[in-house]
Amino acid sequence: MAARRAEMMAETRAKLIAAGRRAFAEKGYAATSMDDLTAAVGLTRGALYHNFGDKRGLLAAVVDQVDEEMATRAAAEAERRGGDDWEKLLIEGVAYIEAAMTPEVQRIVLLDGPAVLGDPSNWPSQNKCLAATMDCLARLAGTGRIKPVSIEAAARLLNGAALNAALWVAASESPDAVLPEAIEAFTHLASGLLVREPA
Amino acid sequence: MAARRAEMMAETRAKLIAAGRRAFAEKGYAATSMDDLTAAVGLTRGALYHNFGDKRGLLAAVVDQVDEEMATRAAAEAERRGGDDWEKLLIEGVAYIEAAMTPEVQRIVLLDGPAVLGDPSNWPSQNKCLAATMDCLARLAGTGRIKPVSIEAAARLLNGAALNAALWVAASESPDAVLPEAIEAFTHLASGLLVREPA
DNA sequence: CGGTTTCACATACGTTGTGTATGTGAATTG
DNA sequence: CAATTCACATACACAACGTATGTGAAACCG
Repeated sequence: MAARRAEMMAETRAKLIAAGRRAFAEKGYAATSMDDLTAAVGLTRGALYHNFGDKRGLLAAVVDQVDEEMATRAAAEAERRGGDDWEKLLIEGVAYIEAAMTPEVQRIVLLDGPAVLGDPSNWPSQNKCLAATMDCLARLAGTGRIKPVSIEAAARLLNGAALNAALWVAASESPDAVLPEAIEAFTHLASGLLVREPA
Repeated sequence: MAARRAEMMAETRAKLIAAGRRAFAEKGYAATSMDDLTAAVGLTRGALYHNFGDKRGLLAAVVDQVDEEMATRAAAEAERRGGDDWEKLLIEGVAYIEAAMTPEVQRIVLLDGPAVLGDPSNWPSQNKCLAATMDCLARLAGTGRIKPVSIEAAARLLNGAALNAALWVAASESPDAVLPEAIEAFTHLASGLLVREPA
């Protein structure tokens, strides 16, 4: 248990990011005090500003981590169930909708993230979920299964629809009841990209 | 020019809302000081808190106004050009994308609005744009032109896709170049709702 | 090994902004 | 015309961010 300097620092960063996920998810970005946040993990604001520059820097790190987890989980789910590229696209899309049902993802990635860090397209982490969707679409375009359309545009629209749907579902009175409706609508919309499609 | 008390108050509210649109659009909600905001129109924070309760109240009023303008413009555009219900749906969708190209709409309605006021589904103003889209879809469902799908879900997905697309377009290097791509992708996606559709 | 330097983090301070409690003067009411 | 309302201004308390400075232990070096 040598505890080198770099290891200590990595641990500090991890603790702060973890605390950020909790606090931002529960109270929202604006209502979260950096004094309380750092104290909750036995540190002070000094550690925060040294490691992340400012409050936004911590949010960026948190968003990056959550985004990566979402992408990884969605990819794993698509991998687990087999299927061709088209089915993978749908599975991933549905996985995003389901992932975005958690308050943590909604508050941090969908609401505060864009407001504080700007549109995801400019995020340094460059939105791994979006990249995965573009990958899928590119393969489909290569085999000519989807109409000739801008890959990036289609990916943006699809993900935007999925995540926005999740916000609506979560805000509804009975999320469990409307979630399938959202998934069905999403599937129909996506099918609009196919060149041939019987229901 | 009697200047009744109620008229004065309405004027004050209008001035504050107008100032809010400017400041929120330019500097964002969080970076806007209510001291500066009110001073810019020759008032103090007293007027603000008396009329809107708090800072969020002003944002809600601003969002409501902008949202209503968007819906009105989109409806007018759909009216101006003729077409059946399906074409109206597309025209309105495209109108939303184009409206959301302005920094004012992006910053206020798409970024700060949801972050501060929560998901649009719970807004008291109840998102007039969404209502218009649902109207269109309901008529289309009535005549059996679209697949049997939850109207609300489809409307949410469509608007989510449209507005998200606008954020992406605006953030890109050459918005004019990618805007048509976004519109094309949107049209394709929407066509996924149709029961029969040749390209 | 001992002195020096680095650096991760803590402490202290100034500034800004929100919300609230209270004051005030003009418009309304009886 | 005296009393009251009320739209808004003034004054205050408190919270939070960012920065400037301090500190002690680890790393470096001869």
